Order: sequence, then structure tokens, then C-alpha cells
Amino acid sequence: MDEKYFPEKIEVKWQKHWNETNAFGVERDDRRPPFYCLEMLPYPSGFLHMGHVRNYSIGDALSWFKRLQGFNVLHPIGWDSFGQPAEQAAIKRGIHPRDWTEENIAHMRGQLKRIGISYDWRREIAAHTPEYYKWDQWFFLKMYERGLAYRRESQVNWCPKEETVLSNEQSSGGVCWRCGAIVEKKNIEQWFLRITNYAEQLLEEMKEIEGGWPERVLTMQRNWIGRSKGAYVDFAIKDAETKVRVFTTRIDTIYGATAIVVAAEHPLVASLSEESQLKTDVMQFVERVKASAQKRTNAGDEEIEKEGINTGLIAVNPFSGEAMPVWVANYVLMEYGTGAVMSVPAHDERDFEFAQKYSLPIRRVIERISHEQEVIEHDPSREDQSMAMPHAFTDYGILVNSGDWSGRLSEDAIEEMALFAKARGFGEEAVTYRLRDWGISRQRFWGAPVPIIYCDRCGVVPVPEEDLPVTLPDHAEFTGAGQSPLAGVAEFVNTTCPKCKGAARRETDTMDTFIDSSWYFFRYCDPRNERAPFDKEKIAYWTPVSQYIGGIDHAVMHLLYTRFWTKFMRDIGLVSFNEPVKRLMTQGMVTNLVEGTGEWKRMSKSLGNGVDPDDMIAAYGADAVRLFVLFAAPPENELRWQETGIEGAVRFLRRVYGMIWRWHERLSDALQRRSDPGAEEFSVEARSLRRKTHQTIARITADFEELHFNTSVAALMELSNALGDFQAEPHMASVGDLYAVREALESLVLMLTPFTPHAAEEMWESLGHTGGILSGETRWPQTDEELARKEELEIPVQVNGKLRSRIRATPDTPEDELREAALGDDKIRSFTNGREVVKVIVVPQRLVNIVVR
RNA sequence: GCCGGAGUGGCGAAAUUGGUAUACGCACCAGACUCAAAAUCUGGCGUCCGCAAGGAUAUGGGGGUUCGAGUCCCCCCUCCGGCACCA
Repeated sequence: MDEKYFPEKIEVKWQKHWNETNAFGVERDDRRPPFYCLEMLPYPSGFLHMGHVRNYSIGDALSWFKRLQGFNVLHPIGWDSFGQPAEQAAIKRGIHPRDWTEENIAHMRGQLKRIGISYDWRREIAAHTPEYYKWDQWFFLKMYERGLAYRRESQVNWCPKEETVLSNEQSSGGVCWRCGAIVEKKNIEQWFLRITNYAEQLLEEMKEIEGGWPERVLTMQRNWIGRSKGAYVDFAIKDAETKVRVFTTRIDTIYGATAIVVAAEHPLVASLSEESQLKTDVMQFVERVKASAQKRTNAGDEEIEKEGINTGLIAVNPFSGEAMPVWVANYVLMEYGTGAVMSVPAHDERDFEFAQKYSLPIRRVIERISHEQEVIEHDPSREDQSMAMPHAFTDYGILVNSGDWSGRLSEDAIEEMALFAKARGFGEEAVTYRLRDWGISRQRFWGAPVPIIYCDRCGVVPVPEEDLPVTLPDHAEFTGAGQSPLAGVAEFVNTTCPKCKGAARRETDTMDTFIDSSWYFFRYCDPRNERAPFDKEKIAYWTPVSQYIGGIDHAVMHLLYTRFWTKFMRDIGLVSFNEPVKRLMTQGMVTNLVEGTGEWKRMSKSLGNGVDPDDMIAAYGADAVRLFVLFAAPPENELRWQETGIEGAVRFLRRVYGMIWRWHERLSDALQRRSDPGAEEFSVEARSLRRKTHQTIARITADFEELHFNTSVAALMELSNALGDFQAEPHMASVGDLYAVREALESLVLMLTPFTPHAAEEMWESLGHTGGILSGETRWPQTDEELARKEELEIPVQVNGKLRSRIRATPDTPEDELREAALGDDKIRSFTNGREVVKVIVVPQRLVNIVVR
């Protein structure tokens, strides 16, 4: 041990030690409890940023803690190495995506090792390797077999900048999740996964993770799935064989329907236009709406002005028999429900706005319950009055003007009217979802090829399992044009049909990279398996993931897909649980001041407020950086980067290191073989130090379970402050003193391990232990409740709830003694003098409150 | 608009879940060491009154429950995040 703390020296030394001893390598071991600590796998952009450092520091702290508690801790890392940036590099610089990706991985791997994150590196995986993406393709085939993967032409979200399709999740808010370009609509043939089959389960089984996942993530997923319970109702079209089906959550308002409104893309419009029954102005309107919908964005735009046109068709309300016009309008979405709605202006804001603009009748059919009597008896001109309403009345209430249904409550009518419709054959109860099927085709090179072959004779033919993987060619031309570069590689495209052996073509689209990340953490459990994605027994031991840590940006995309994937894996018998992740923590972002603005913003190159982890490690050491990152804020909060904060972390480490230096010789030789001192050998100060030690252990152990790292560090600082205040000089210390100091230092060092593993290893060695912290029987320190108990307490005494004095007591001073001591206290007497004591509240070990009048 | 989260010193934040509000750290101020600076160490640090002892006051605002509220209940305000013509 050096006298001074030299992080660069210590860190290299222990990283080498861990590497040589395979310190973090684990295997399935049925005698030990597993703990699976997982951080979201990084995209190999080339450089680690502070967000990564924070993510992995959190995971590493938890991993070390669980490891020291005796768990068999799986802590792996890998690379989400397919995707767009590699292909951009290929287009711009003519470098093959694979070369670019692998160079980046090599560099980032080195960075991770320099931070000293305790990964089992033997389990490292990368999505772009055929050994990995073979299983992406395998899963695709399994879904195809079960009808969960299908191909259809549809309007998709198209990123004009990247020239590729985006899934619904990836174009949330009308902009590309990656580059921020405004998303366009385009019709294209592509592959989908039937995630909507799992909509109900994705919602229902959330119950199992409530409490373990942040509320806001669950809420976002709930909103995204967007379950809505209501009913379908069929409106017949007059003088035609056809009818139009609407979806409504408010069937109770159906007597107030004064029009049917359909989307521009609605089949009714198309079919009638073919028969030339539609007027040309309607046709023109429909084309105009369709065209503007393609350009439409809702990224911060104002609400689009509602527009519509009367088709001249007449629909018939199946409940009332009333006839009403059919309109086409831009505010009805083809993608949701049936693409047709019944317009009830009196009870829906949008319909109200539309009706006002086009002077459609507004008829009130629900009244507020409290005014029920008045309304029915004193308001004969109700219809006229409701014409003047400034807003729609959207609450539940009581039905009026609704034929036989008048007088019913909305809640009851909603159920009964749907049943009635079903009995009469013109409708039924229905549940709709906002969730759409997952479009996974990408017109890109750098992804897993969709394992499908098109044969002129046999049609769509899946690649046989034994022919997997369908590998990417070594050469392709990267032009950036709007189709997959694979289409230009003849030896890839041209193949033989697995069925008829005739000439055939391969699918040239690749799969969304979110497929890679939907199941990667299962692969970590068995990363080199060549016969299956993983061994079932192995994942049964390790999964579900005990704790997952990552950014909030994946709250909907990745975390929804992986839940879906797990449910599918369950259905084909690969796992026996519903949810892949028991506990999720979403870390806050790392921000830095943007120069000249006074604003804290996420670190980024373009804002010039980025901080390079390598620079920080070079300046302060990895341990100090990690300590600061975990101490400065609770993990889910924003972390404001402050270099003075790191300096504080270094100061603390130097202080602790200095204390070890001061004591280590005396402690390691004098106490090594001595049995525990008797109680009488401990001075008051030594007993007090031991108390602090054991209180700290208890506190930190509890904090770790809740991932409260910041308060853990604070507690360690307190313990080190207590050690600093401990007066004895090493050479004069009594046996009791030495024992107490040793206990405090060893506990301090062990509990520092999750935060500053390199420094902890070094100090642990200085205290006379060989082979490293993980060797032998080293364990997280245990609290001795007896020693942690306070010997003497200061009990606050309040008069009428205000603190007025304190009295000394022991933890087992009986209640009445506390009461007498409080009442007898001089200061208290000055407040109670001449007043009547009404009541004395004594909370043992806590406080006394005297109520006077 | 709907849903979720949060408002505590100059700043990041604590508060054993109803019991001493502001732990720990950063910044700042004073002192020691130094020719000086840095580093280090010691002390101070919510606000107001006071030389002090001490007192008053304070957890976004208002009300309530309670012996006692940052914490529980009601109303309001502000900020952050998500979704948004979803019928």
C-alpha cells in the first residue's frame, strides 16, 4: 500500500486481478440463490457517455452487494449491434457496417473495463453475429408457424431521412424516434407481428409487476395499449344492401346521434365510389383528406380544423329507426375502432364542434342526475336550449328522449343496450385497443434478414429451421436509397425454393432491431448454445430478471416488446412465467450546464455540454467518478454534473485511505490472532464507535434493497467522520480500541466495495486479507442489534407541541419516569408554571409532549 | 384536455413512514498552517429579532384531522414527463 491514494495504480492492479481470477464468472448452482442484475444493453455508438456510466454504476453497486450477501449474481453485458448508425457510416465513409460496429465494440469494451464494472465477460453477446441472429430468425419462424407473423400491405410510418419504415412505437408523436424527422405515411408490403393478440395479457398481467416497476412506466404502457370498452352498432344504409358498423363507448347516447361520420379511407366510401354513386365533390374531398393525412404530423402542431362533407347516403339508427346523413370527415381515424362513428354532438366535444360548423342538429339525451326532476318537468323546449349549449355534456347521467330507455342511468344503459343490440342482431359488446400490430420489416442491410423465400410456384415459403441462419453477405452497395441494399446482392436474393427446389427469391428486408433486444437477456444465461436459443433449465434457474436498470426512453418500445416476447416464449413452452422482469428501475438523465444559457440539459455533442468519461477517469479515477454518480442524487432523479462534486468524492476516498494507512500495520499484526476482547475492555468511546458501525450497517443494508445509494454513501461518510473523531493514536490504542477501529474500518471498506471496488480491494488487502474480497468467506457485514442500540438517549420534551427542552434517559426508562423527569425539568417548569397540565403524551424512546391550558 | 410524478436552505438532497425538519455533500464565510497561493485542518452557515441566553418563524398556497403534520384528508397553484381528434 502506498501512503497516498493513487487511483490509476490501484485500478489497473485490481482490474488485472479480477480478470485473471475470473472473479465475476458465474455458473448455475442450485445450492445458491440466483440474482440476475441486468442493465439495458448498449448500442455500440463508439463511445461511452455519462448516461452509460450511471446506468452501469447502479447495476454494479447492486451486483456487488448481492454477491457479498451470498447470492449467485449474474451480471452480463452485450451489444445491441444491429441498426441504423452503422449503415449510415457505411453510406458516408464506405466502411462495412460490420467493421465499423466491431471497432466500436472493441473501444467501448475497453472503456467498460477501465471503469471496472463487474461483468461476466465470458457471456458477452452481440446481436450482429450469426450465432445470435440465427435465433432471431428462429423465433420469427416460430411466430410464423403460429400465425403470429404475417405479411400485408399497409400504410406505414416512413422516415424520409433514413428511408425506412418505423413501427408505431418508433414514430410516437409523429417523429422518428432516432433522428427526429417528421414521419410520413406510405403504403408498403411488410411483415407484422401480432402483438395485438396479446393486448389483453399485456394489460392484465401488469398486476404481477405492480410495485416492482415505476408507476409512470406502467401508466405509459397502459395508455399505449389503450383499452376501451364499448359496443359495435350496425347502421343500415338506406336503399343499399350494405350497412356501416360504428364503435362507441357511449351507446347510451345513441338517441342523440344525428349523423354517421366515416374516415376518408373507409371502405364504404371506396365501394360506393366504384358504383359512381358519389358526387365528384365528395370524391375530391376524400382525395384531399387522404393526401393531407400523409403529410400530417402532430408534433406540436395545433389541432387540425375539422372538415367534412355530406355523402348523400342515409343511415338508419337501429334503436330509433331514425334516418340520418352519412358524412366523411378528417377527424375520424381509419386506424381506430371501425373507422366510422355515430356523431352525438350533445355529448361529445368533437362531434359538437363538427355539428356547429356544419349546422347539424344537436339533441340532448343525457341529463345530470341532480337536476333530473326539474329538467323533465319544467323544460319542454329542451331541444332548443341544448342548441345553445357552449359545450357537449360528456358526463354520465340519466337518459331522456330515448324512447323506452328514457329514465335509465348511463351506467346501466351502456350494458343493457349492447345486450339488446346483440339480441336483435345489429351489434354487440366490444373492446378495442389503440395498440397496433408490430411492423418489423426494415428496408435496411444491417439487421437480421427475414427468413422467408418467395417462390413463383409455392408462394411464401419459410426458410427451414435447419437452413438457419440466413446470413448477411460480405459485400453490398450502400447507397442510402429507399430499398434494402440486400436487394442489389444477386447471390443473396437468388436462391432455391425449399419446397419445389425451383428458382426463388429471398425476402430482402431485415428485422427491426428491437427484436434482438426483446430476448437478449435470456441468451446471456446460455450464450454459446448452438442447438437452441438457450437451455430451458438454465433460464429456469436465472430468470426472470431480478432487477433491470435502464433509461425511461424505452418505457414503451423495448419494455413492451420484451413483455410480448416473453409471453410468446411462455406459450411455446420455453418459460413458465408471464413477466420477464420483476423489478425495473429507470435512471434519471445526466445533465450539464449549457454554457451561456444557465440551463441544465442532457449531455450531448451538439450542445457542447458533454463530458467524456475517459477524461474524468484519467483525472479522478474510476472509483471517484462512480462514487459521485451514485452519491449526487437518487438514481431515478436527474443528475447534475458538477466537477466540484467529484472532487468531494475524491476527498472522501483520500480520507478513508489515509485512515487505513494510519492504522493498517497496527491492525493487521496485533489483532490477527487475538480472540474477541471482553466487554470490560471497551472504553465509552470504543463502545460509541461500535454503535455507529452497527447502526450504519443496518441502515445501508436496508438502503441497498431500495436502491437508495445516495443515502448509503451519506451513511458511509458519517461512519468515516466518526472514525476520524475517534481520538486514540494507533500506537497507544488499547485492545478494545483496536478492536472497535478494526471493526469499523473493515465494515467501512466492505460497504464501500459496491461504490469503489478498486479502492476497497486495495484497502481490504492492507487490513491483512489476501486473495481479494471475493475469495474465502468474506461477507457483507452483519448488524449486531445489541451493539447498535443506544445506551443513552436525549428525549425531546415539547409543551403544546413545541420543543422546549431535552431530558436524558436510557432506552428502557419506563414511561412514568420519563413523565416525571419531563415535568420536573427546570426549563419545562418555566413553561408550565401557573398553567394546568391537561395531558402528557409519552412515546417511549421518542418524546414527551405536555399539553397545558 | 386526459393520465402519471414532483414541489423542503444558495445548490444536490435527508427525515427510521404521524414524533427533535434541513442528515450527508457541494458552494460560501471566518480562522490555522504558508512569504504567498493551492492543498489540508478547525469552526460557522434556513429566515427574522437579539451582544448573548433565548425567542419567533419556516417544508408551493389555503383549509382540516391530531397532543403533535414535510408526512394523512379536502381545495388551489406551479413545474416535469407521457398520450392526445382513440369515438
